Amino acid sequence: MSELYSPKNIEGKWQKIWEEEKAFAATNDYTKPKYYALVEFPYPSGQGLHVGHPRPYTALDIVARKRRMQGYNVLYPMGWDAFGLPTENYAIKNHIHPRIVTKNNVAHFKDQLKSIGYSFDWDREVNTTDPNYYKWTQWIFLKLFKAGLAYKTEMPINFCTSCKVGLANEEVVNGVCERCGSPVIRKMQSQWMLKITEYADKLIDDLALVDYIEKVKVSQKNWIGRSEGAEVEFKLAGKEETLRIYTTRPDTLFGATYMVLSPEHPYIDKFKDEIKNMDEILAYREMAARKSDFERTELAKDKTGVLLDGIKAINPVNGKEIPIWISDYVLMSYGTGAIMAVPAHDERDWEFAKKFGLPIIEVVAGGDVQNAAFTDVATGIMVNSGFLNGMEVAEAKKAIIEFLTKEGIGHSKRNYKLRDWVFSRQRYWGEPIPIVHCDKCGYVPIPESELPLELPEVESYMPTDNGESPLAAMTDWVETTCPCCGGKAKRETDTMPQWAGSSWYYLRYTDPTNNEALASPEALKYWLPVDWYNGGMEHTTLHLLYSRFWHKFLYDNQVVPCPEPYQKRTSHGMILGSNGEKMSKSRGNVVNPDDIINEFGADTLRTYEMFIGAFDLAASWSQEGVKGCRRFLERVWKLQDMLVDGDEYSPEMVTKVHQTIKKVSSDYESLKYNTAIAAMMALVNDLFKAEKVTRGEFKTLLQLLNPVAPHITEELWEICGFEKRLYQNTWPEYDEAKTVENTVEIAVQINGKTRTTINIAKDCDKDTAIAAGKEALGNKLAGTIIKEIYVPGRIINIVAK
RNA sequence: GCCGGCGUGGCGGAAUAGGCAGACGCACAGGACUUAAAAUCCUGCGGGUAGCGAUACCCGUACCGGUUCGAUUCCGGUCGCCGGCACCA
Repeated sequence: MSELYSPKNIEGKWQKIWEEEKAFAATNDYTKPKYYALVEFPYPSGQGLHVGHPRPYTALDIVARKRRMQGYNVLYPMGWDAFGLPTENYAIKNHIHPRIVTKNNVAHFKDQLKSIGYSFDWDREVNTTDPNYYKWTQWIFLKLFKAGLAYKTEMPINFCTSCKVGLANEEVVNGVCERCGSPVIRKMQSQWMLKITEYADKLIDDLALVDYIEKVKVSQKNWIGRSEGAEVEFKLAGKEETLRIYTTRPDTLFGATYMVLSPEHPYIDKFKDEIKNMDEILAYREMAARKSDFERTELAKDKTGVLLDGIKAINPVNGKEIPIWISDYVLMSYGTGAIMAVPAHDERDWEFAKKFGLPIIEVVAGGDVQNAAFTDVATGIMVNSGFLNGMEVAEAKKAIIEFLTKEGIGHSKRNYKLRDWVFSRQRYWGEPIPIVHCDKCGYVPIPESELPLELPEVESYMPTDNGESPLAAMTDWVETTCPCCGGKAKRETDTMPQWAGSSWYYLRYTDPTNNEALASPEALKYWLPVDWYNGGMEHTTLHLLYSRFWHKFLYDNQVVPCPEPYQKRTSHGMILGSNGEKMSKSRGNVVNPDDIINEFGADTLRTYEMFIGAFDLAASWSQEGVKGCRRFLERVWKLQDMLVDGDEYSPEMVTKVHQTIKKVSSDYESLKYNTAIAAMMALVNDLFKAEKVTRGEFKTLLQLLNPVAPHITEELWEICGFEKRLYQNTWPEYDEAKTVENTVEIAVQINGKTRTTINIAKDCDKDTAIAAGKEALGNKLAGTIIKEIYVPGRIINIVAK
């Protein structure tokens, strides 16, 4: 009899052996076929690992281990996205340097990850807070700056009242700070910006080159929000100036019955002397400015606005004078901050027109525009539209743009919802922005030879109340000389956002200690693109988009060899508490992975996290389910006592084994880890029923299970005296012909309802099959037979009346 | 409001080029082992009707309808849930 299954002894033993043997180190042999599997590196928070972390890590660990057994040179790395606010806040509270906090947290995380037995190549570990790493983050920033893609501008920013820091649009959720939930206000501040908008088209169009799950592609497209339309100049009555608007429906130009300006539109100040109700206008503008984003959303349906008294616009196609209004439903930040309103064919304009009694003129037939805006562009025909009458919408669009272009009063235009990326943070624990400000020369990049520009030691990490970074108080550091003219200059005191270091980390893994470049061209050429990248859906419009942008920029500058960083992107579902709610301390439903490992072992944790449900859907934790997986591993362990000689599969098991190899092999590739494990459980159940397992069968089972439960399988491999280590062996193969039984049980139906089943040869001919089916049905078969259907291996159906 | 995803036993979930619905696991029930319990092993486990009974028949994949010999799967409509975006002209 074997000893009891004791994961505590086994798991530590193998983790040590793998480390000593460098079992999972990627080699620099660039002649071998490569496979680059990547999971999002964690932020090493003080709380340690969450049970949510192992789900994606285990999934790609399975893929990585399988690929190694299939002969690939696999890169499966891990690192630390370690700059960030929680560490800084902890440092402030406890008066410990963020560097120390980070070091401790990383050590804890690393121990935890190692105790789960991941096949990470720890020799390639990276840390975004390491000066040897952020040297290259700063280097990329300088390249962006020199290319004109980084610029500083005074602009209203989203400012978190609690974190005292500017936030990117992506970090504001429902008007509150994504991280701490405090209200976000608008504040004017000089900010570093990155021109991600320059890459908007490439970021959309190149989605065609990659294999991302559909919802990721759709989210990115929606976030970038490209629309095709036209800009049109409207003359102002009695003036030289024209008012430029953007519309996606230039075809409806004849239906424009009024104009709307955003309350912040510059024309309001420009023509303030002619506006008779300026007091009213200013009052409205102030009210709109005071509204938070949240209030604007709440009041979205109720349109407000004020007529601009004293100025009128002229519709360029029919010469009609039309009024100009201001309203906060028009945003200064999109298009030109001004629109032509076509209430008949736009819901918002329709609501506004109804509220203020403005005329509604139908220009596309097909709806009832007095009762609702008619927005269908597929079926409508133009009416009341002069030379456009009788055309379909698409045709009219083309014709009107042609007309506007010819007349010099308009042209086609693309717009995007995407905004430039706010890249400044008024914080200490981030990469210093390597720029100095010289009164004479302006913003000057520091020479590359001075990189990394290291974070200085400061007394206090508190941001100042006026919104400046703690670095601003470091006079010695701030005061410097201009690299350009040698005169007095000041260093930039803003730091980079957390998204900076994570935008290129996958490049560094290919060559993590290189001091001459972010990675050698040879390493990049060999390893890129990442073959499979798994990460959270919450990063779709943040990290994933940012890193694609940086990669494309680096591609255009011949730093990286391919246009896209990640060939395949998948996403995992969240792990919820046993009550179906998100795990949180306050809900008291948090599960600590350390506890699971202590009680059941790492292999059980891994197996359970993969068995819990469909990988891409959220799943609730169940302690009973964990036990079930432990039971399964116990049964595998006990199989060693039923071992019999024979490298072959026994005749009664051969089909089952081949089927299992096939199923497990393909399920591991397609995120169906739960059914792969189910198939192995079924195989084990069959082996128990047979009360014996040949050495050949056991070997195959251990190989298949190894990626999920690497420790127990490696131990059993050794106990059985199989050759070498399990991890050094190859992936089992199956014979398609042997996955099918010679005789199959098929259903025999009458009128589509199963009445009995019969066993027949899988390739039995129709006449024989039907005859056998009828015989099996016996006297259940009554009436006149109309039709006989036979699908080999599947079904017999007799249609009778 | 728009976009995307999803509705299957007591529970987590299987099965869709249309072909025996409920794999696998959990929970539960009965049995074996044990002085006993735990663990383990075996058996049963969608609902209903009839029968002592092995069994037979009917209903059943959110709801209504359609296509088909046959629908969880395809089509049209309705309801509900989850996620994302949200006045982007």
